[in-house]
Amino acid sequence: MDSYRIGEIAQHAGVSVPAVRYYERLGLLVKALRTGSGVRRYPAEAIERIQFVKQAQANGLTLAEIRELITLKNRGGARRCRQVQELLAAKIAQLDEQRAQLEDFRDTLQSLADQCAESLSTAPDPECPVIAKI
Amino acid sequence: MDSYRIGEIAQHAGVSVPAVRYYERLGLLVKALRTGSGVRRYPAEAIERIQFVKQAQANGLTLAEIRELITLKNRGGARRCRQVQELLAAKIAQLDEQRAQLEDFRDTLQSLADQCAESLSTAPDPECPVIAKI
DNA sequence: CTTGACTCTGTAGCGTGCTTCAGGGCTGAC
DNA sequence: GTCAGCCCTGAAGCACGCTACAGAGTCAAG
Repeated sequence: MDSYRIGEIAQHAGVSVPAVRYYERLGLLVKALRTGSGVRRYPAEAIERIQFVKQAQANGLTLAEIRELITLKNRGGARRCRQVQELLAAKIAQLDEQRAQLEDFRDTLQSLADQCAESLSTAPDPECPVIAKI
Repeated sequence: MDSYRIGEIAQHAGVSVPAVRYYERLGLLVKALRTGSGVRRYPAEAIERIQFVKQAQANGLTLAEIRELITLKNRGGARRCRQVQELLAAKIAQLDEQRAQLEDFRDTLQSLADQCAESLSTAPDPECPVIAKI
């Protein structure tokens, strides 16, 4: 069968074993099937799921927010597709906002670096103009 | 004199009073001068400093990293300007990397949203194609 | 000279996202 | 059949970035 033990899942997804259990507990992963003796058995998709979680997390979403995206699945009934679409649109808008901020901050740092470059081009070991500012 | 009490600083910078004390303790703010009775007196620049901290923080830097940027100031001696420049270059590269990731993730969500749109255009209340995937 | 808004220090607590530990069970190679 | 290496649960602990609280002092207006 193509099911995996928690250690295998963890290794393939690049996270720790307790982290996988933690994700399952939070509802980020479908509950694993269990063998007779209680050992978890995950399907291969659990690996992709964890990777999605990590990607979302790396982009500033909390596990609660990620769960929001995921748990629409369990709500069933009508209008789920529209709900999903709306949730996604909101997150996308938020990411766009975040990107704009990131670019602003990058520019802030760049202009500080430029001042260093300017200063270094006129003297070998100048007093740093940035230091006076930050 | 143009010095401010902690409450004024906090209000103008949009943070709490304990947060200001916390930042000072971590070395993110120059230690405030004290009145005879021990009351902190901050210069106006403390407000900008806190705003810089908040901006950096909003872009994923930890307070420890922000402190790194700031404490170059205290190292004194030769080559500070070059050090500052190097540190800034590293942070900028990191922000660029982060932005690329952000865009990837945005695209991931967008393509999910597109699948919803596609699906909604063919049926009024379809089974959501995204739900099957996430 | 009292009242109320502000300040001080120190310590404890909280939410997030895990890690670590204690105490134990399953399994497969030798 | 035993031993290493995996797995289990539950509870505690940890780093970060604060917030909240206790107990006390300061200070300007009325």
